[in-house]
Amino acid sequence: MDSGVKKPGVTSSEVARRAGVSQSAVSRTFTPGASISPKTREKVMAAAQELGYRPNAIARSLITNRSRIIAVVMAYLENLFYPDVLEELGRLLVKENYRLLLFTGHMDRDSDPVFDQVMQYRVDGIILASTTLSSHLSEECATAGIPVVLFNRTTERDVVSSVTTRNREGGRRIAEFLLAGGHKRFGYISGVESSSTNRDRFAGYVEGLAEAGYTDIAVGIGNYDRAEAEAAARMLLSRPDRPDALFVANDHMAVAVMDVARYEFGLSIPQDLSIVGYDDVGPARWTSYGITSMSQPLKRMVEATVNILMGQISSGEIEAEHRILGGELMVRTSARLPKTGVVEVDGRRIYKPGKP
Amino acid sequence: MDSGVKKPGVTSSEVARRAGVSQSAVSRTFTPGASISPKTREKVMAAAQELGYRPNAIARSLITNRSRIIAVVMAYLENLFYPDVLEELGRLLVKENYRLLLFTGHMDRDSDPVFDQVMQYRVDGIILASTTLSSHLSEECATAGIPVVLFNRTTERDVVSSVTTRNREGGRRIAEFLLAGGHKRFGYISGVESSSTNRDRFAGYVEGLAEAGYTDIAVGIGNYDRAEAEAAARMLLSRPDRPDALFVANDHMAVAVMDVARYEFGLSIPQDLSIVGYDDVGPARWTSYGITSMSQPLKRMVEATVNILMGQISSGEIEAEHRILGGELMVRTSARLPKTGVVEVDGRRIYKPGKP
DNA sequence: AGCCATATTGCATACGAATGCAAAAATGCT
DNA sequence: AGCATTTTTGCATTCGTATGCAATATGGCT
Repeated sequence: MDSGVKKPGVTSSEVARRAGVSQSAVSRTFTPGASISPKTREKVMAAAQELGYRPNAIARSLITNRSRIIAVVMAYLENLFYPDVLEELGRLLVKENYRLLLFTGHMDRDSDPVFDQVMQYRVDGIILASTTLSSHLSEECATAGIPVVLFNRTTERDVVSSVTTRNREGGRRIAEFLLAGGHKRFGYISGVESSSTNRDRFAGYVEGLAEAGYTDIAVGIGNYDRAEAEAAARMLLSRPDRPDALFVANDHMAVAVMDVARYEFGLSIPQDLSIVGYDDVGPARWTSYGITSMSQPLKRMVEATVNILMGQISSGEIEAEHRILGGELMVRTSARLPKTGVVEVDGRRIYKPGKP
Repeated sequence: MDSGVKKPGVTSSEVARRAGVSQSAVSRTFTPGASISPKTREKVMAAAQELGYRPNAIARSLITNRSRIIAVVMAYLENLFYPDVLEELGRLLVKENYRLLLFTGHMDRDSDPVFDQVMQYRVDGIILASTTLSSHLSEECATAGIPVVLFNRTTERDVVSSVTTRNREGGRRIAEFLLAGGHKRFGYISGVESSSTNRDRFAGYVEGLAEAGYTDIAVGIGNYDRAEAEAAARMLLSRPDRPDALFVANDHMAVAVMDVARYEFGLSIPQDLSIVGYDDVGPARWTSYGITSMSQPLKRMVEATVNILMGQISSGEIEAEHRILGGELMVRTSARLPKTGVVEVDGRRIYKPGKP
């Protein structure tokens, strides 16, 4: 039982005095693996308990040169994929005894404010989970010797670590799926055009369709934004040669597109129009939408991210590392089914071409 | 233009040496309002630029006894309301030159780990945005002299500040709305039963219905969780005297309930069943759902929260303060309309009884 | 008991920036 | 110019903890 008042200003010296030992002894008591006898440790613990002492992480950071803080930069949380990531990150980082300093908001131009903060707090690592961030920031940090991991994103010059999924393969898989479903007129609603994720998904899609002889793809720009995706959908669906298959660059937009198709254009899904998304995020699974979507293995992605970071922090070696994971095409009700290739695994329907 | 490499270990003394001044001068240059001549400031700035110096926030915190960090505790981010809050919090805190340390995950029992972290990092304030947190934590912090604000939640003993909305009135308003819509059999799907938010919303609902003579309310327990809400919905909708009006304690659950009603029970909404939610969160506005929902003024709530915190931090006075804001019943398509009372304001439909 | 190896302990210092105080410089005024 | 006043500067100390080093205590072994 801890008694007494918990004044915030209890210091190790006070505890030391109370326990009749030196300040060093107190420090060692709270430093795992330090040389301290069980007897003194106990005395110290007792005194600490009585006074409500907790080591001051700030002071500790100052001398160890380790803040045990990881900065997480996430431009927007509207897309549920990112809150999910955040939650999982929190879980794993806590397990590693790290804290999570969150930066949100669109830091469009040069992301200097964030960079400043990051530098000022001497964070031990940075996770950039945002498709829209300037690649400037990441390189600056890398230069400054701070481990950085790009989450769900890469840069051309691979000087900084990243965790991604096989977006290109994903786009291609979607193309195959839609082709197998007998679709004829293909459309695409993009994310932010310059983002690596968007480029790769689109490239795979184009590739896959091209191999089947389809080279004319109707493209709308969604910028990962609901409203823009809706506008793009309106544009695409108003065309005389309206697509009968639409790949939307992520589920966040796909949901919005689906509402437009159904309620503004009166289309039946998937009879009149098939929609495929990406991420396999919460709302995609909701019955009203049931979006067929390429999944991204969120937990494994987060795990890899934390893993890379911890490795770089403990080794001091900042060598760019790239983890590329795979996903599955989760088959639901938003797209016509191909005759073969849809299999059931653990109660989930997945598209695995070649396995009838 | 900043040149050169940005080594993380640039200290004020190094800058001082380079600029040919004392370390104090450097410190003063970066301390707003400190006594420093324009000339030296310039010299210092130049040197700082060259070396890529940024003041070490950790060291600064140690001596100023201010970390400029606010801890935000949020149990779960699955409900989009909270990511939205988080984003807005990030925005405002940055504006006040504060950082946001995020704690997520269910810290069910005694929330000691969080408390420990919070204390160790000497955060300047804490925002508890989570209906399910033990009230223990908040009081411990208050005792320790750290400003705490409960967000969207209160405790019985009002020793700690809070920002909430008039949940009771909200519940009552919903009752009135449903009554005016001619409903006869009322149901409720609760949040976490012990949460103040849930209790108040339910109390208002019960009150409103009771005044019209309806005292028999079918109640299911949702615990703010999708799966549990679905189960509760199944239970309620299977009853022989199936409700024709359902108030679900928040939109996050209401969306799930709606899918169950429509796709598992084949009910038409709102013809067979009216559903009203709470929060007016993103998905509630999506066309597929169009949930009629009591809004919570998120921005103003966050503003009030930050405001209280800043006040307490700068004054040093930790006096519990309670801000209670109001919301509106946003009328959409998930519930039958009453004959009168629905008005249009700024393109939004709102229920304002008495204004036909 | 006596000796050596090992485990604990305390001392003193360092981390990087802020600040009270007194010295030095700049300014104003006659 | 000479003096008083104000501004600027540097010195030295402080914040709370970690840690190398030397001193001391403990334990094992013969």
